This record gives sequence, structure tokens and C-alpha cells, in this order.
Amino acid sequence: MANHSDLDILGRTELFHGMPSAMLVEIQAAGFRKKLASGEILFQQGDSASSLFVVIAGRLRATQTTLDGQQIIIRYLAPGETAGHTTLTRGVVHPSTVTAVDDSHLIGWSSDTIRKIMEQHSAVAMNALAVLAARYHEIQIRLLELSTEKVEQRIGHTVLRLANQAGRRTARGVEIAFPLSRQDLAEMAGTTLHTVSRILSRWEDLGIVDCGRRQVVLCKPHALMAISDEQA
Amino acid sequence: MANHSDLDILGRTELFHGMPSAMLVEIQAAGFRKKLASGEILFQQGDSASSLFVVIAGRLRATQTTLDGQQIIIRYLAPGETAGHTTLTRGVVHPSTVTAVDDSHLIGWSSDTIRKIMEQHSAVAMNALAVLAARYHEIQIRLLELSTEKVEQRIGHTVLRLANQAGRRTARGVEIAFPLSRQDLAEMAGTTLHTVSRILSRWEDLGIVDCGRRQVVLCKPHALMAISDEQA
DNA sequence: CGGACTTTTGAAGTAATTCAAGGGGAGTGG
DNA sequence: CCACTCCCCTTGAATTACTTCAAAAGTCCG
Repeated sequence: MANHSDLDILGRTELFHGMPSAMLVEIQAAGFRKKLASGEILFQQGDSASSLFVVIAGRLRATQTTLDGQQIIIRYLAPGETAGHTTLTRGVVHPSTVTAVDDSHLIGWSSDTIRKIMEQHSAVAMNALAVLAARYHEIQIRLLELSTEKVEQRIGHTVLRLANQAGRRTARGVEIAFPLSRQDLAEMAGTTLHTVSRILSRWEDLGIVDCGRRQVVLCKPHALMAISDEQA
Repeated sequence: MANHSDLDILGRTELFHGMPSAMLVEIQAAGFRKKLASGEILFQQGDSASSLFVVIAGRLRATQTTLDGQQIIIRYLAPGETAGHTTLTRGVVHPSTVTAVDDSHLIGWSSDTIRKIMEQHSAVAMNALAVLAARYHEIQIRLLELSTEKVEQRIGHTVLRLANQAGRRTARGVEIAFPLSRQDLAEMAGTTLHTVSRILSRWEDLGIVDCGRRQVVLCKPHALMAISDEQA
């Protein structure tokens, strides 16, 4: 039965949505399952890119590290999303490390397999193009933010994005549905944990957010949007 | 004869390399030519993405602008490269503006046409995936640089990248083969023209570069690499 | 209850921006 | 051909937003 529900989910992923179920069966049969406990690594920056994965359940984080050990968070991956698209290009290595931040369940395909699937089913290839284009667009926006905005606005946009992607409505407001430290936010917004802490404290005084240890709840999204879109 | 040489070039673009020439003829016939004088705009941020282009000759620049008019340069496009890949996703708008910085010659395909080509020829779709993956990787590196490096290193990496992409060997060193103002460099490195000017002056004193009005010649690449990779 | 993380907050320091003013090249038009 | 104008570039000085340094206070877990 696990198989059956996997199929349902597979049909709703960004990569395979819209595919007839016969094909999904075939696709699933060609892949392999992978389970990761929170904290385990799916693949590492510099590993040769040999498999492409789709997240079935859980949550993962893609990071990039400099030679001297500084890290940035590229993005968080939710169920339905794709990890390791570098695999689609021959002979390259993963540019980022992907780590589970929650117990996670994925399905993977070897480079050859996924390429064969795409060659036979152009709809999958077209989906992949759309996925990559969306990611590209996303990161382009972050580049723009990082280049033109002040820290407070950047942190604001980061929180708003996370609330959108991984928000859970609660009595207090929209809660970001996974543990998120000040350091994590800093690595996404391109700043330090100190600055994040200070700014979050200020917002807390204004009643805009409500945060705890590795937790952020967004109480007044509109107020935060106002701050984030404010022109210098 | 122009047709013939276009074909040659088309077969060496990132999108169509490796395709048999019969197919190239077909692909070219399905597209349309577009000429732009220096300064003319190919498409603008926010325009609906209706065509995809390949640069045959010339040079273009992709930029993104904020609501309050601040601009960043996403990248420069050389012959063989692809513009407007957003067109591959249905119902979206161009995230950036593309402008010719030199008289340029392109071939374009409507959204429907290029999708049809990709559906029929999976090799083109796979090329497109490789192109997008490469762009993504590229921009990811810039995000890392922007987040972790100091201005001098960022400018250094920017100049090194440009020298690589568009360098022309001359007696003085490697000359960046298109007009590049301090403002342009600033918009690529995420800083101000003042800072770029100061740092370029310093490098000039050290004999690392030699620059003029809208011109940069890299004389000592290794020295610049040393500066750029220096750890804080 | 000890110990390891995570967070907070002040104070000092600094890299880079902003402000301000002037200089120089390239092209235009008289 | 010279003068004028428009850009582009340079360089000091003042300002500031943010980081770095430092220390202490919470908070969770075994």
C-alpha cells in the first residue's frame, strides 16, 4: 500500500504531474527509495552527480559552502520538489549539499534512467525545464534582493518567502513549519545571526512576529510586507 | 550565403550543438531573424515571454530592475548563448530585460514552435536542460560570493569571469571585449561605482589592470586571483 | 542538574556608502 | 578646428549600517 500512496504523491510532484498513471507505475519501478533521518546527508557538494531525487515526504535543505567554511542556505525542499537536477547534465558534480532537516523519504533515479525517461516522455523533460526555470527565477530574485536591499528588508523577504512555502496557520499567526534558527535565517539573508536576532527582537516588540528557540511565527504579514518593500 | 553561415553557427550554439544538419535546416526555417542595433531592447522585464532567442552575433546584456529603479546586471550574452528561456514555461513573463550592447543578430522561435521542436527532438530538450542547469550553477556561485565575500573580492571575481567569457588577448593583457563602465561592474558585483573606481585605481597602481573609459584590461590574472581568493 | 546549544544585547570597530566637488575624454556643432 | 557639452571617472571627507567582539542569559535534553 505504501507503493500505492507513493504513486499518488509522485503524480503530484513538480516533475511528474500530469503524467498518466500507467507511466507513473513504470517511472516508479525504474527508481529506488531512499529514507533519511533528520540530519543525514543526501549528497554533498563536489560529489559526482549520479542520481536525481524527488521528495515524497519530509524536508531537506540545500547549502553551499566556501573554501573557508562559510555556509549559505540555497533553499529548503518540500515534498513534491526535486533534488539533484545537476544529474541531468553529464559529467558534473553537485554544486550544493542536500541535508534532511526532518525524517525524509525520497525516490531516486540514476542519471541514465532519468535521461531515458525524459527522452521517451517529452512531457517529463518539459516539466523539468519548467522546474529549472522556476528555480532560476527564484534565485535571480534573491540576487536582486541581496544586491539592492538593506539587511532588514532582506530578512523580511526571507521570512515572508518561508511563510509562504512552509507556513502553517495557527492561532498565533503563520508558523514556519520546521525548526529555523537565527543562524539559518542569517545564512539565507546574507547576514549574521546577531543582526537577525536584533531585528527579530525589534519586530517582536512591534507584534509583527513571535519567535522562540528555532521557531518563527509571523503574526502581521502585512506589516512585514510594508517593512520589506519600503523604499530606501 | 548568410543562410549558410547562420546554419554553421546554429550548429555550434549551446542549444543546438550536436544536431544533424538536416534538422538544423528545419529548425532554422521554423525561426525568424532579428537584428538589433546597439542599445536596442530585445524584450523587457514583465513582457509576456513569447519567444526564445539564440545569439548569432553581437553581445547583449540581461538586467533586472527594482521598483525604485535600482538595476543589476544578471549576465552578458555572447554568440551561441540563449536568451528568453522563460518562454519554455507557459504563461509567464520575462524576469529580466535583455538589451543589445553591440549591434546584434539573433534567431528567434515562438513559444509554440520551440516547444514543438523540443517535443520532437529530445536532444534539444536535453541541451536546454543543460543550459539552464549551467545558468543556475553560475548564479548560485554569485549568490555565494555576494553573501560571503568582501567588495574587493567580488569585483575581482567579476572581472575574472568577464575576462574568461569575453577576453581578448592583447599586448597589454586580456582585454574585456566590450565597453564596460565602472557602473556596469558595480551592478554586477553588488556595490557602487565609487567603490569600483577606487579599487580599480588601486589595482592599476599595482599593475594588475589597466583601464580606461569603459574599458578594462587584465594584466596580471594571477595577482587578481590571489586577491579574489584570499581568505578573510 | 549539568552541559551544550541557541539567543540576546551592549560596545567597539570598520568596510563601504553617501555626499560633494572637480577633472578629463569623446563626440558635436558652430 | 576649436569650443561646448555630456558622460564617465576620480578622489577626499563625512556618515552609517552592519559586523565583530564579548559576555551573559535562556532553553532543551539526557
